[in-house]
Amino acid sequence: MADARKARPTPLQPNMSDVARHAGVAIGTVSNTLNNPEKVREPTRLRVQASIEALGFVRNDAARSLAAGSSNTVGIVLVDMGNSFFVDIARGAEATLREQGMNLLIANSDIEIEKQLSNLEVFEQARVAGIILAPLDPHITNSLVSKAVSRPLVLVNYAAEDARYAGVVADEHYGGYIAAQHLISLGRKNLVFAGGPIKLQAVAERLAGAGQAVSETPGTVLTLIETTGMNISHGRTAGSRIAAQDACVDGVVAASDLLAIGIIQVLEQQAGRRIPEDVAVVGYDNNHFASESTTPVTTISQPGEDMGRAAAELLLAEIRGEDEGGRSTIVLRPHLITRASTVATRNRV
Amino acid sequence: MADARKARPTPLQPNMSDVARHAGVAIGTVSNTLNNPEKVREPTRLRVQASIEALGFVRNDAARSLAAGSSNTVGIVLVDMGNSFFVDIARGAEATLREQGMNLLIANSDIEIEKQLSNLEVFEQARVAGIILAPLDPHITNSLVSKAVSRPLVLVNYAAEDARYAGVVADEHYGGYIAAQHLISLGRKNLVFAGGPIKLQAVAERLAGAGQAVSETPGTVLTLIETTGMNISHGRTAGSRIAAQDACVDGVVAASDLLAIGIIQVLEQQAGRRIPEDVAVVGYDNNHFASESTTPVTTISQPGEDMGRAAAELLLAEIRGEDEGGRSTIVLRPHLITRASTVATRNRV
DNA sequence: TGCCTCGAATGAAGCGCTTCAAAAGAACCA
DNA sequence: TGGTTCTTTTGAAGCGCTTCATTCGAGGCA
Repeated sequence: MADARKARPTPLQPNMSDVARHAGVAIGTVSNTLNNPEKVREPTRLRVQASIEALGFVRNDAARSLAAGSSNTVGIVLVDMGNSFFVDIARGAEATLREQGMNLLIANSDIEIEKQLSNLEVFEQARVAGIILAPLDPHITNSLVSKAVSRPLVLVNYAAEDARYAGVVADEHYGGYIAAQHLISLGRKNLVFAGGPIKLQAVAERLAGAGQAVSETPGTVLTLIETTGMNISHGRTAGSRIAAQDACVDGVVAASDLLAIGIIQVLEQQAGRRIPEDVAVVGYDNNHFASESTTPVTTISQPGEDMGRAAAELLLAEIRGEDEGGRSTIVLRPHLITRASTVATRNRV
Repeated sequence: MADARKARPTPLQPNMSDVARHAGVAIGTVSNTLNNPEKVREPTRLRVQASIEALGFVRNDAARSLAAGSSNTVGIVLVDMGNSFFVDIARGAEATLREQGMNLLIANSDIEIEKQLSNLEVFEQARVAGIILAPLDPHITNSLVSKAVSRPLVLVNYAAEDARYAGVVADEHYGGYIAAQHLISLGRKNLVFAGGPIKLQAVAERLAGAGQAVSETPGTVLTLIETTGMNISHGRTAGSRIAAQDACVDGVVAASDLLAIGIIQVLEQQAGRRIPEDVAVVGYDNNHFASESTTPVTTISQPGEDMGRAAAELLLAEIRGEDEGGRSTIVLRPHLITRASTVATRNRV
């Protein structure tokens, strides 16, 4: 079985022919043991597996994907790893891919367009099987074409303008709708929508959704307070403007949790309004600290993990060529998480 | 120049010989243009580069690292992508690596030991140039050996027990020290250290550091309140116990920001203490919401990005074989970020 | 016993790149 | 012009794997 071993100085990393020699089989049999075990008779397979164990063989993925002409890795390009929404997407995608025996590479763009493009190029060089992209701006598809991204690609968070790529997005309209609906169901009548700039498509849709809920319920009104951004400081500005309103506002839909927190701070501490008794506030995104702030914020939770899962499934279908004749866009619904900023609880601190 | 082109049906992805043919040079020249431009005369190089552009050639990384026997990618295995500390480490490492023309692959372990091991194996298969590992527990090095991780590896956040691997850690003792020192410099005398379980090495060291600061200053005392965890709810429990103390506590060092937030909530809202006038509170970690909570929390900021940078540098040295005879452990100091929970500000909301 | 069939095992070819010994060119001097 | 030296270019070999046409061998049947 063990014939004259060729002079191989230090087999630091044993390769397939080392395994084949050790097991007394041909190299093709080792390959089949790994990739098509049903084609190898049991005794042979066991012998090969024992040799793999004995030598501590780990298959060289570079060689594998070079020879096979395809990789078992997909890449995801995130807008910002500091944002838990995107981290959730990655988590969801990873779970689905792992079930299918594929690996996920995560790249972070840090909200910089150059990094995003460079990350795409890295994946392109790595010849990943496919790419999940959270585009930095909705017009990115043009840049993609120029970057010659020629492999299966699925967008998350923005739909493609043309139908060139499949995509997964959240139903922003519905999110705005259930936020307002929640306030209305609590008996609130004089609502404010705070968010902006309105030219952001997501904000506009949330506003439209809230508007629909109000228009469906006689006796309720919705006022828009447009902000220039979505941070706590913008929230404070919005809070002052809400406090200054003539009409007595009793419900606020904020387009982000940070906005909501800023608004709550000003209303409680400067305007002397009680939250939620006088004013109920709903945020958006389910940021980590929405639940951790002094007054935990009722929020619309983005379906991040589900979006990641759906994106991974679309991508797998595309990789396998099962995407029958069309790039679909999947729309997932967010859901409401009720906390103390809209509903007083016994055990509230 | 363009001789009879071999029948190549669809050059979907042009390769190096396509480029060579197009530019009228040998394939080795194309390779040199990419990897050793100084070895190619300028006119030739420009011609090759033009052809690369014209054909939209992207080098196949799998083939490259197979032929070269080394990859230009390093992998980082994070404990938890949901924790901004680890995200910062990745960010820092990425910055340093990118400067050196290397790429960073991020893998998330989601606090699960199996995922951590599986991620290590993926990197092993990918034959990455090196690995940065944030181990889930300090004893992981044993598992590493059994997983036959045989490539350059640097630990972050935990030092190796033996001197087998280089590492980067934060100076927890110093962090505890400056936290207590800050309170003392504000004239606080009756301090509490809240955190736990004490068997966690990091907590024990922070406590020791705080103890040292107190022992250096006559007239100050430090009481330990051990918690069973480090979340907001544990903080609330600790807060109640602080409120119940006989002596009038005027300063608290909390071992995490969440703990600090819970303590602040109870002291302010249930015990009627003013923050920071009656009690000043310092947290730890600079969690995102430490600055976003109603009372922004003074905190000890972990040097996450710096740790990532340092880890990447150690790893690069090891990859290049410059790690003269020893695995060093680098200790980086955290720093204090002063906010409203210890110092009253004019513009406090 | 001889022939046929079919599942199992074989191993050469080739994936796209880097390397490096060898060939070709350029530059210079006598 | 020929010889020498140095620079630039060439292209075959080989990295470790997958693939697949080919070969092997066991079993069934006449």
